[in-house]
Amino acid sequence: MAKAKGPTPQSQDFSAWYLDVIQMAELADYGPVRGTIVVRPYGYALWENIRATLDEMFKATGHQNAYFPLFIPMGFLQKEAQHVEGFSPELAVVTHAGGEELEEPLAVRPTSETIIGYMWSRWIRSWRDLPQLLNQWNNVVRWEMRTRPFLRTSEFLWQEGHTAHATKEEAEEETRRMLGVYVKFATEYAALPVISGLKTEKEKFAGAVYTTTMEAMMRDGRALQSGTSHFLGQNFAKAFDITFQDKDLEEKYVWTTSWGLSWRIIGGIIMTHGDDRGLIFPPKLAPIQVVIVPIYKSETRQEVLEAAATLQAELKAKGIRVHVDDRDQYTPGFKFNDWELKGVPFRIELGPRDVAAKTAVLASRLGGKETLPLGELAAQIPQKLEAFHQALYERARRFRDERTRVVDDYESFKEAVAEGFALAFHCGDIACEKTIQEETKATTRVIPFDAPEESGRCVRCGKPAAYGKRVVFARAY
RNA sequence: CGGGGCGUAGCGCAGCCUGGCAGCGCGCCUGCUUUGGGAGCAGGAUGUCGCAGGUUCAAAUCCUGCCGCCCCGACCA
Repeated sequence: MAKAKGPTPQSQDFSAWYLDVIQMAELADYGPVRGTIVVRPYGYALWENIRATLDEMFKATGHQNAYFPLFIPMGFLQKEAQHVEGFSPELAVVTHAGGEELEEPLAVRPTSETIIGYMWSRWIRSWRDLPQLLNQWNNVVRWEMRTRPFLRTSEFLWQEGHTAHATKEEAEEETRRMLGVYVKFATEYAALPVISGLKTEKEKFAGAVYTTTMEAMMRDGRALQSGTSHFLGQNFAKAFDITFQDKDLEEKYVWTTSWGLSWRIIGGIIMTHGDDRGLIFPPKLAPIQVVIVPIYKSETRQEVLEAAATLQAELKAKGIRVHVDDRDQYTPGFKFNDWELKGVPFRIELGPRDVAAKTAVLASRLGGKETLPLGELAAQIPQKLEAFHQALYERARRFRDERTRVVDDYESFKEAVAEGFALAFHCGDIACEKTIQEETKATTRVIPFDAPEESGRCVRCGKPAAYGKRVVFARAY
């Protein structure tokens, strides 16, 4: 047997493992410009499934898609004080076009609150124009110092939802509803266990009144912010003069929200589920759910391929995304490893012996092989995919729970964040939070919605705790 | 931006110290034999040695400058 040719083992170098699997599984490659990536067909197919799933959920909650321009006048970004402060360091700005220097430089959108706000100020006249429930799938540019495929790239794909409402209550409800959509997507589709809640003042979106988030734990114990939903209050309404005449004849500012989920979630899927053999994709999003590997000699090639084609048709009829790997130049053993690297949940091995016995071998990416009658596969695989999803989710949840510690002293806190999440009290002071970050590299990730009410003292400075509950600290991506 | 590393075939690298035919492994192409956990043999193709300048009879190798990428830190979805 030849020596292993897989990715760098996770235990040896998690970061190298991550970069290896992305390249080897052909999800993405580096672009010629620093911090850019090319998403290859297999990776893009995953993104398309993510996008299709979320898009349907957005439409089901009453949103419509639209498209706003890539270029934003610099002046727009400067209208909201916190917003400009938050984003100006990472803006890409176009200063020349058409062979001339532009009179007003154009920002390449880092997000679209401002340009949508500008348009809303023109579109919204009366309470009858509300709510505005918009979403757009697009690319944005944020010039980051340090980049990493999917997790932090100069340009990334995402969706940004933007809504405007007549009342504060309605906007806050929308903020929570859309975070709920993300949580549902994470758990029911991506098999990612997440903790949802509020961001602290230090961590919130630049320009938001508050930010809600869902946080997941990667297999190296670090946290990944996987989707955020912001209540923007009237900050952008005031900056862009978005007003309406209400039923009571008063002229009022609208209340807005925004919410986004990016291809960063792909990084989350990779780092939550993957193992030393490569990726493991959650079945509902996997570009290929079942791969059939035919096994044949030249004299049995035709009959095996025919049996594979028949099986493929039966699975397709059940709505299963199935692929037959009929590449002649690779041996079955090579293909087994290749599809495991690519994270396909189930593999069906079909050889002459199986064809003769009218059976096939079903192998799960989570381990285990079983021999099943050919005629039963199509009927059984849907439930097996469902069970696979559940097992994947449970495995991730167990991992997270094992690496989450309740801590009340700073030494235990440091140990906890070195390997996972720490549930601790904090005084709520931004300076104290920054000190913790400097000393431990950990930041507050989320003030969980569902944490029990508790009072205590700040894990670092001992002052009375804010928030009325423990908060999650972790090193973050 | 600070610290470190690296640019030689598609990928990974050797060659550089001590200047003298540009190499190795993998991959790729052709053929035959193989095929139930990363096949074997034989034959073959592939280079702006990151870029520019300099020294020299001669530069991947020595000198100068530049560029790019990766890794580690501070900001971020």
